[in-house]
Amino acid sequence: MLSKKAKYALKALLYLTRQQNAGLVIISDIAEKERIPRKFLEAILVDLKTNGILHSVRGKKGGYSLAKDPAEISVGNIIRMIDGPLAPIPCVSHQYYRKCDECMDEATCEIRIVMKKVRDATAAILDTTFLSDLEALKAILQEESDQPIDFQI
Amino acid sequence: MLSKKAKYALKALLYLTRQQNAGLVIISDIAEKERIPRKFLEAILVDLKTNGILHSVRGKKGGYSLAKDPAEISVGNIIRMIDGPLAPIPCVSHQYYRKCDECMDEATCEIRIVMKKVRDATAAILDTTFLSDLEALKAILQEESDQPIDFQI
DNA sequence: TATTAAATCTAGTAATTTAGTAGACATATA
DNA sequence: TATATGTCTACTAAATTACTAGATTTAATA
Repeated sequence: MLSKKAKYALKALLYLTRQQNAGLVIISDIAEKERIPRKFLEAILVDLKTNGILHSVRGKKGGYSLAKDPAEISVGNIIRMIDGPLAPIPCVSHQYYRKCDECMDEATCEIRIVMKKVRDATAAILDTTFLSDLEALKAILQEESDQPIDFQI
Repeated sequence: MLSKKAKYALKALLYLTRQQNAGLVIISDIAEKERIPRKFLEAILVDLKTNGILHSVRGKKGGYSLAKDPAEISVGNIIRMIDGPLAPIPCVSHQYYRKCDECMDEATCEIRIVMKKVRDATAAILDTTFLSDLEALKAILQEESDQPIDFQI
């Protein structure tokens, strides 16, 4: 399961992506619009800043903005940053590889093979989906949901 | 991440699959061979029994055996049984669907779309991989690892 | 029938992770 | 100087994970 923290991070980043031309955005604004607990969000944004995803300005008229092009920030990137490995077991993770505790022989572990498939399929999706893709997707979804079904037929 | 509990369940089931013609197998045997804490394994096996995966006999000469054909027990089945949904967020789960807490409109949620892809890819793998497949796979992996590389050329 | 070897049941516990909260502090603008 | 912002430190409560201990039930066998 994706943690709430990671989900909030994605929501906040997508909000900032949509507000890209609006200059700096304040925490309270993001918190309110995306329904994220204010203080919790603060910590998340600091984390994203530390990881070079966000840029911030302190003081009056301060706020947050993206530090990179949304086409360069992948969903996989953010999830790994907040939640750690995408892989369901440590021995199939690329970026966080670790031997499984009870594992006797990695070379003959069947579970490892299935889980590697899962991690590869997951990474293939999340590492090729960028904030910009999701922004475009949102626009399409909104158009679709504006069109009442009756009119589409 | 897959819990240790689910991993132990899979290991135990795969062990029982390999011992299928050996009659009943006792907990201590599984625990020892698969390096699973004995008492923890007990609870897991009871769980699997309750879910109709295992058959057991009490008393002297008792033990456990599979209650079904290994070709009918999928990995997805077991993981759902122990860990719950495969889906990374509740709103894309088929068997455990729930609305996300902060979600304002499911129809326009971009995160939902990516996560649905992940859940579908994961389910496609885990729901079509059965204990029998993994047993066959193990045999192949063992042969390969028995063959020193030098002799294969 | 007593002994033994097995599963099962009840009831915990310690450590870790998750999802936050409170409040003081630093900084920039007006 | 007042005010509106981000930042830092230090908590906390609840849930989850990964177990453990010990009594009990059941069936075979000596």
